Amino acid sequence: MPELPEVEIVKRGLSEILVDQPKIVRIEFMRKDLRDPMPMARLKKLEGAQILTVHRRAKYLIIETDRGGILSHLGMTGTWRVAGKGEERDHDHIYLHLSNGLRLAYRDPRRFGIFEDIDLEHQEKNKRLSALGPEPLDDDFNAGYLKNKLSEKQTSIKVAIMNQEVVVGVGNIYASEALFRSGIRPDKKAGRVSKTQVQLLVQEIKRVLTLAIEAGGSSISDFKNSSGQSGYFQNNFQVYDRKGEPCVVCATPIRSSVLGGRSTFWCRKCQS
DNA sequence: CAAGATTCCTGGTGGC
DNA sequence: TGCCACCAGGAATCTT
Repeated sequence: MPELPEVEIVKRGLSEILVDQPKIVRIEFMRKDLRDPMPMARLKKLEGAQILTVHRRAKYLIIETDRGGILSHLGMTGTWRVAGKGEERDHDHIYLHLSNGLRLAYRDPRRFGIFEDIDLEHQEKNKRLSALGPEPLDDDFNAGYLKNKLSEKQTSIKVAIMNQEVVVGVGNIYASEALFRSGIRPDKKAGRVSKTQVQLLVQEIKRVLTLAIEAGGSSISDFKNSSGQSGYFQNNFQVYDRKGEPCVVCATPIRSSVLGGRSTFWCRKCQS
């Protein structure tokens, strides 16, 4: 479900919920696996640990405790929410019972998510995190870096910016949106994107992600923040899921095709 | 080695 | 209306 803005919104929501730094009283598993088996024995050792903070790296959430961390990824359909007494739902896979009386539920119908322990002292060595590229909103994601990273790449620019080794957090929706805003055709070979276009692209990736965070994320399907509220950035999509509808700039019908196995949307007049 | 294809799983929806 | 093929925001693991 979520790309960087949505994960950031969840992170902020969880941070508020966990601001009083409760202990994890019990981790209740409703099943043994999501996409991968969950390391339940190691996770169980965090029962009794005190939660300190919640971080985000790429599309991962990292819950830090005084005894180690939890690495969580929402996949496509994962959500965290506070589940009151009796508020169990289908596909609730994990309950975190907290010392402040709250119960956090992880629900993920499609089960593409991840829930693991992580060694906080050596996060950079974690196999999920070690190969990740820069954060798009950090200063080390800039035109010089990206131009260099894209040079010689034969794949399309859209597939390239969705590659988490190039830059993290950009998924299918925001890739289409950022390319539209930069005037770059999504099927252009990554290595052929000009320096000027790369500068624009970096700027527009940062801009669209920032706008989406400010809007509370995009709610497609059933994305909700941890308080159960929808985001509203989906109302600001300029190309995503708008096949055949008029371009907001020139009224040419928006096209769609498949790149890297994912639906892609663009305006053939505004993007080149 | 890079790039493309396939796979995991369930639910919603568009088309007939 | 009912059914069913198809598609979905991710990423690891294959095959080419």
